[in-house]
Amino acid sequence: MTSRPAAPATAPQPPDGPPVREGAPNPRRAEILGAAAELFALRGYHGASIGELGRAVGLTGPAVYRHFSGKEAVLAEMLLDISERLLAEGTRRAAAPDPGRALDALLRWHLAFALDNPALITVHERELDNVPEPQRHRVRRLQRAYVEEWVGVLRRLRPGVPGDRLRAAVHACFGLLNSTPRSAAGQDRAAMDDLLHAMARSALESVR
Amino acid sequence: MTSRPAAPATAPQPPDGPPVREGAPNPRRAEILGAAAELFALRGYHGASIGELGRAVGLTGPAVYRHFSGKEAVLAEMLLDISERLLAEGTRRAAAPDPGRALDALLRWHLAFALDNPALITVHERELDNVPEPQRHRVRRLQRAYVEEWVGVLRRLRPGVPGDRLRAAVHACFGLLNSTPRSAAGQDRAAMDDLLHAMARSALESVR
DNA sequence: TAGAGTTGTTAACGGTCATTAACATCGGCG
DNA sequence: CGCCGATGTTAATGACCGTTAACAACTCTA
Repeated sequence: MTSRPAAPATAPQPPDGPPVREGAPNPRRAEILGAAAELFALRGYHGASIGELGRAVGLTGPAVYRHFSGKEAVLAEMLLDISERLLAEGTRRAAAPDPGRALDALLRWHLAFALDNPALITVHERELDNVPEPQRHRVRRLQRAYVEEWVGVLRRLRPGVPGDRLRAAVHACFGLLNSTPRSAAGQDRAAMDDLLHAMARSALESVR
Repeated sequence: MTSRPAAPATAPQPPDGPPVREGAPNPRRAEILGAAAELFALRGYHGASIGELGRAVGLTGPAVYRHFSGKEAVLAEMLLDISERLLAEGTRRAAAPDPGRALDALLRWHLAFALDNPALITVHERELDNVPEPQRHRVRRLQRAYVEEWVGVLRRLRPGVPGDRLRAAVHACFGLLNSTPRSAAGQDRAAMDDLLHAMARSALESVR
């Protein structure tokens, strides 16, 4: 196969500069990000090459540079996107007036995200250190803010428990929920959702 | 610094062949394995070079080849060692007559291991795919056997729950316990031990 | 004390990777 | 119709990495 027909010129995306978040999202970018998530989750950031990344979407390696300024930029945009999605919906759900319901809503949201996007959750959990510095701080801030939403709900539910302890409990809970990618084999989604939701709820209830 | 005095010739270890597991363990090997655990946990197997590995123990890169046949061999020995330790002690603890006590003993063991060796647990969890094939099967077998010890105890405790569900619960529990490396900051060991033990116990009790 | 074995060193090799350069194709638009 | 920008391609570049080669120093031992 030689060259493929070009797409109908939708929202030309300069590889440099801040990625335009609005307008018609270039489908190629999304395709590459999706493939990158799988590859990074499977082999780690350093274990996946740009060549494989391109091949996964039917391109050669250098073609990726038409859409991203480099390998780091792919990871950065991916983590930024995940963190923003988690925080945005997390903030919405944590705002429920009843803290018990808020916690359940958070649990359901995080679990659905993890079950539907195991690769993304894995990369989000492991590859922060490989994000280049201007954006790493932003991702860290978003991640911390997301954790803080959980801590806030938990604090309303268990006043008297120190914040450090609640934070540690939330991290442990994430570990439980995010174990999905390594254990989802065999079980169907609904059963897994039930099981993990119950386990996580129960684990958090034990925090005193 | 030029060259350093050689060690007093303890158990010369041929880089090839099956690593001799008995006799006086070469301290250099252990040193390298320890540094490798930290580096692999921090940056991933592909993200850590043999040069860094050597430098971490005060050597140059090629010197590592005096003790291991290659980078893969370092990882292989590391994972084999971890899996064997987990399984050996896990089997012992799972044999307690009362399943409730057995579960507690397993929890305490795994948690102590994770809290004392966060790097090892991380590598054990993530890097199996990079172990070369003759040994990967052995590690997988050991890991599976370890999980099966947990499942066996849980089965005695909750007859009627299907095996797949129990296995998924065990994996989720490991995810919770192994979250330690990412969340141990700030809390002291004893507090962390208490918290995670209670959470894991509670999570497993919710499995019906 | 000479030789052998162990454990270092530096230099060199081959491969892979991220990235860039140079060139081709195609669609939209003047 | 002819050009321009977007999106591909292949070829080339430079860095790094895993590994091996060649050589040196030290210890133990015959």
